[in-house]
Amino acid sequence: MGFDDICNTGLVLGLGFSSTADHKSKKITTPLVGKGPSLGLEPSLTLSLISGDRTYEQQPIKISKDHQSADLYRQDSAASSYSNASVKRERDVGSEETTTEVERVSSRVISDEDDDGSNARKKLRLTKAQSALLEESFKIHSTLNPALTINFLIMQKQKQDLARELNLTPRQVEVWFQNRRARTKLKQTEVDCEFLKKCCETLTEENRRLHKELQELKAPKIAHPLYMQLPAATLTMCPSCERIGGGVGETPSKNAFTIAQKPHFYSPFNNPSAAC
DNA sequence: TAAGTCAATGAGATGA
DNA sequence: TCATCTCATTGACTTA
Repeated sequence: MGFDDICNTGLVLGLGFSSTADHKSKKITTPLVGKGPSLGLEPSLTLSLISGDRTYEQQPIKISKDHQSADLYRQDSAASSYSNASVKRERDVGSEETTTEVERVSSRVISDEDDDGSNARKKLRLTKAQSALLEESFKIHSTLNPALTINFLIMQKQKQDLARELNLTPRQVEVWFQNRRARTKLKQTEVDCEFLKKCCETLTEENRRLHKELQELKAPKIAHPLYMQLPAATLTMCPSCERIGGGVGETPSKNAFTIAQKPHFYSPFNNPSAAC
């Protein structure tokens, strides 16, 4: 299955635009050395392809360093070509098989800009329009690699379409999704952390309160002087009604608890939940 | 200028 | 084997 087959599935993404890309109808004028297997298509660089086969309006890509007109392309060719290395390791179906127009343009610009010898990595900054479109797509699908084959084709098309629409490489779209997922996860982790902190504080406070309560129960001289005369083992308290049993002449019931043994609801009869 | 942001990279894991 | 993932990290760029 070639790129044409993938793109002509008849499936339309709900991204606010639909692609009718028909690569068969594209005029190929400039061969690209070293890219793309033989699929009957000759990988090439041509500017007419970008604007000529779309149902949505799009500014034509200008391969010049001063084109700043279209918002989506404000970063223009230079920005899209920042990922010089990423283009090298591009593994996307479309790009591998036919090389997208974007990559062709990027490759062209890369060679143009590499003429000065600077091979330093530059920072790509996505425009607001690009980010908005990516966010919109992310809301629909946060991943580009679903398990199902049919979705796989859809996502491939989504990536290709997004890349073309944004004048980015498919690899850049892929990286954006990866980083976006990472940020989402980080944000969720921070939220979870805050929640756990609050839980910890609540439990600490509860523990402090229970300790205080226990100390009061353990010091019955003032509150319950009568109970001090009884052996500790016979002092029991119901966890539900907090009544103390096991007094003189009273055998501990099966619902009674020995406060001298455990601070919290210990039942010598293994029945702590029984009601009084 | 330090700190923060974020695109990009590389290693290793995973599933088809 | 390949495409994509997560994760950790880098480094260009922005901001306070």
